[in-house]
Amino acid sequence: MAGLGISILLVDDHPVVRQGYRRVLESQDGFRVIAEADSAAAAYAAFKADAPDVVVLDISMKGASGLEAIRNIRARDNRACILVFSMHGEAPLVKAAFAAGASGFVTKSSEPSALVRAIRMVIRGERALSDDVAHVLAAESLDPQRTVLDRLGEREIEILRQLASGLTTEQIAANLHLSIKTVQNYHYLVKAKTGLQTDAQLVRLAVTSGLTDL
Amino acid sequence: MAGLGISILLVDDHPVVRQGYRRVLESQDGFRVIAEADSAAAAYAAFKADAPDVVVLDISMKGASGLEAIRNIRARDNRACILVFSMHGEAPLVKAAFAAGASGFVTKSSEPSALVRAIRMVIRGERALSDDVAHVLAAESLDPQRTVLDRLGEREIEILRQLASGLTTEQIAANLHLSIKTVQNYHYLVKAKTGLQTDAQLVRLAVTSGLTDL
DNA sequence: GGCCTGTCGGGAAATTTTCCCAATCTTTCG
DNA sequence: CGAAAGATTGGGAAAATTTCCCGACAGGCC
Repeated sequence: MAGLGISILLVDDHPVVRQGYRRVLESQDGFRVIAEADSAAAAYAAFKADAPDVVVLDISMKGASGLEAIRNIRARDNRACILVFSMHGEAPLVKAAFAAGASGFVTKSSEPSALVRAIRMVIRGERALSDDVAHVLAAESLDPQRTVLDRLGEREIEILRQLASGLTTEQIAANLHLSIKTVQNYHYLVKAKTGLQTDAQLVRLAVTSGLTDL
Repeated sequence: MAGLGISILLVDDHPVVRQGYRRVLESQDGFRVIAEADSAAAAYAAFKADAPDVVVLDISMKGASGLEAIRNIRARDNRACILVFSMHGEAPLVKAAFAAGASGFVTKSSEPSALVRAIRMVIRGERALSDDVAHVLAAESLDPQRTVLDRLGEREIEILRQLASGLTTEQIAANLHLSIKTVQNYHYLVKAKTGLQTDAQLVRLAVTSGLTDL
């Protein structure tokens, strides 16, 4: 696995997409895709079997989460290089990925060259971020507080969670023994603090943050 | 455009993915990718400029929907061959695509060879479906009780999709060239027809139906 | 022709959202 | 300890949205 070039394990549940990356990556000098996997479980198995230099992994796969795969791989080898390659680059998702042990995060809307550059970076032990992800995180860290969700209090989080899971204002008020007015105020506060405009955006935030699932 | 081989327009808002398809397709004898586009608007422009034999298009793109692109292209040339290549293959999405004028529908979880085969089929004027999509539609047509989404018209589906992806009423109105009032009416109608009460529930419906992803 | 369905928007009452505010109650910290 | 900070709970009132009804217009179908 060492010596000649960089060996890569590709994880994505879409064969055509995988096929595409393989060709893109192998056109790079010194890159070798030595294995592919289409699920979190297969990714772990392939990692054990092939010991690749770097794992390029789509975080949103059907079934078990990509985060799970990252955790499993890191549990086995905490020096593993795992580069997340994802459709979405929301701050909570990115943070969750790094918390799970990722070495880099590149969105699929990035140029192919960004992916290649990121692979070289994580191999060198550096942390890699695509530009759009960096901007999202930067904008967030410029705020006096840190993550969007960290600026929310316990109650606000709970109201967000219940809203996102589809409950009405009345149901939430009843659940928490609050007045409708208070729930409305929290609802508004959460939007104000997160800077989000629509309830749909709140749902997406809650889901991508792992607050609730679909 | 005619004569030697099949000319292809590639539409997808993820550059790396696009790069991948291009290589996959061009490895096929007689296939030539003559243009790429990363949005519905760009797709229409490219179609006008390059008159490709077939358009391979990802239906879930940021901004204006892929359905919009299909309609625009078909409005200009109703013999255009448009092959939808999508992450999800749920029945409502597939139906919407064909209603808009698609010639074929292949999911990204299909083998690359399925995409190639589908392109050859639509070129011959046949309708192409990947196996998984065919199974979904078959299962559904055998099921006496239809999906909730089947009660929704095309416009309603589109408004639901954009709502669920986090756009505001104003943005949707602008995207579709409708008045805010009309979008509000559709929003209400969708809730009434589905029997759902909150926007969060709509988002969950849209996501679990494959209308949009997170 | 008549009928039905999908698309598009106006109107008006009902409701919600938006922000402002104040009263508690903790927690923190000098 | 006492002051400051912040979380929690809700009122108030104007602004905005939702809700439901309506009519108009375009197609398709019998």
